Amino acid sequence: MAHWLLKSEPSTWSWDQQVAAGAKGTFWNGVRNHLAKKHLMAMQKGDRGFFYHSNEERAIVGVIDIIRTYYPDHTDETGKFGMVDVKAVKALKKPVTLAAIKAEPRLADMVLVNNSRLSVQPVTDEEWAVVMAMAGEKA
DNA sequence: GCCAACGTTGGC
DNA sequence: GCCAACGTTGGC
Repeated sequence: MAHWLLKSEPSTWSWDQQVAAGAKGTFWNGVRNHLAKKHLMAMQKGDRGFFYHSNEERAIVGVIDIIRTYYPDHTDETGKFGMVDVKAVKALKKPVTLAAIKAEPRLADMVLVNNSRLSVQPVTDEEWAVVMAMAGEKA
């Protein structure tokens, strides 16, 4: 099972809204970057991902499940991009802030640290375990 | 609000 | 096909 990190601005789409969408989940649209698209296409049903709040909060706040694989994004006029469906699994006991991630040597290679602008990122198994431990969660 | 990093666009 | 200009993102 692969792990991912999905970024969203709370003012656009927040964790609370994701939770409110419930078990049925929602589509994750709006990706307009080819590298991010590549990651979306690699996602499998059942993969897990971190939900990251950018800008004001700058922290990983929850865990989501991929519940539907890549399909066309109807909001993309060019027809080049697609999206997946995700559902909230649980909020982290302790959000893991960007500052904490940067302060953790084992997370020095995280994409979030090195290419912060990428909105859909892969997370290695080791990074997943470290972040979950920092959040007070079992991996 | 500023600015660095990065992606995209468009002129050549 | 190169590269400068421009727009956007997101951390600070």
